[in-house]
Amino acid sequence: MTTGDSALADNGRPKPRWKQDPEGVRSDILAVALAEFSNNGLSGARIDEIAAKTRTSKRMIYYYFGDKQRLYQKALEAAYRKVRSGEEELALDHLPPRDALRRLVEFTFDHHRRNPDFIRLVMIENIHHGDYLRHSDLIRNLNETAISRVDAIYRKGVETGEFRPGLSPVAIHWQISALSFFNVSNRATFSLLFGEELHTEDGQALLRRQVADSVLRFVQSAPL
Amino acid sequence: MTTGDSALADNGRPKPRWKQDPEGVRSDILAVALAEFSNNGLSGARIDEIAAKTRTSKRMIYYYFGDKQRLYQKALEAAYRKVRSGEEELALDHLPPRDALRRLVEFTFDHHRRNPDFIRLVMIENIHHGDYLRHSDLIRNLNETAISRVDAIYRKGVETGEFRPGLSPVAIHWQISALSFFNVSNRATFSLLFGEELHTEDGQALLRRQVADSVLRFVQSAPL
DNA sequence: TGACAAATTAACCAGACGGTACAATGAATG
DNA sequence: CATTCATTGTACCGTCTGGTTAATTTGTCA
Repeated sequence: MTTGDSALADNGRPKPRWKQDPEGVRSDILAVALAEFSNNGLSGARIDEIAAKTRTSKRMIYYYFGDKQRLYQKALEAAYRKVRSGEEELALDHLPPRDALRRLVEFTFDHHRRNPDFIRLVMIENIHHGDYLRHSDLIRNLNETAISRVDAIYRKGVETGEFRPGLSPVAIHWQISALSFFNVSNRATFSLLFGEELHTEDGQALLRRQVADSVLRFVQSAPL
Repeated sequence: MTTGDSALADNGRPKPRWKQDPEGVRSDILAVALAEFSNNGLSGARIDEIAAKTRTSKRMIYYYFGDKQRLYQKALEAAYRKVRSGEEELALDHLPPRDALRRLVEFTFDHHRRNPDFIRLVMIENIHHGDYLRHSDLIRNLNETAISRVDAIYRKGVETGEFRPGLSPVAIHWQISALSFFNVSNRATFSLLFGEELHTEDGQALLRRQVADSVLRFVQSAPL
């Protein structure tokens, strides 16, 4: 029906059947790829399926990304960038060390929960022994900030005597990451084996407090 | 060359070209499958590759296991059984609560480190949202012991006043698991982003102590 | 406006891979 | 030793899937 689907535009010239939009196409592909790889893994994801969920075609994927592995790598990088950008909001400098650390832990815990796709991609990348992250240049720079943020809080705490000296900032960060990450990554099997209780709303609130408490208790020099 | 490869045995009758060994074949397949799935994931693993690494043929895999998914499920179950069986050694009843808990944590930490294949299978199963563990009957029973072991120690500690009351044994177990699991599961990406220092021999010794300390500090009512 | 590069479409392909058909060989039973 | 069934070997198949070929359309700029 109708003029809208005609091959001729109003001016009588042949109507453009598609518009060029390289950046749009690229980011569209990347977003779909991220979701698909996150759901199915590198080998589990299907290029045809990614293409189908895109507004463009399979050919475009190869045009812009070369092959499946490079697409995966770009998706991984995009995921890291997206997540890191969401971490910048945090302003802790003005808080006393204990409050700052607690807020950092709680933020990390929440942030991981909010980004299950990212967590799953990192799991997948670990299954691949980090082979794709290793060959990614852009990523290496995003590490420093996380450590230095912990370091700043920790140093201040040691100065005020609230935190005990001799701990490693990297190890403290490791501890925070481990608990926040595991909460998302192993939800399925843990729930199956030990019940859903920790993954209800109440259970998650409990764990959030527990994780913060445990990190604080670990770092503090005095009790309470 | 020579008589050994002849089609006739010494007695002149046709030589058996193969011996029957159902259980051997089955467990052989299972062991290879476990390694392959652990390395490559469910979709990444190749039946032909598994068959090649077996002393038998692809045909046997289908004869005994039906299809790829069922093979994966059996491998997963086998992994759980193998790991759980290695946990039985532990005898903690005679120890005072703090020592018992520390030993339990250290044991769990070491045990996870010793079984990276198992960890990887669990990661993979979580990628699949636990779909295969969910439909496995034999597994459900293996959960109780882990919790009750923590529970026994914790109760005793609360009685003696060494541990503070009001904590959840499941949540304590969760905490121990999280730290021990993450140490293995995320080694690749963590090392890439934050350096190898925590995964040297010294680094692992440090983390082991840190994990035990942190759990103890979390549970204890009084400091130190 | 015309030529050239960038972007996009549509159809196609070769190999990989999960799975099967069928015959042959072993062991157990009577 | 004949029968029977579980086990194993060989060869094969259909489809899925990553990747490609080639032609067409759109934007740009001299």
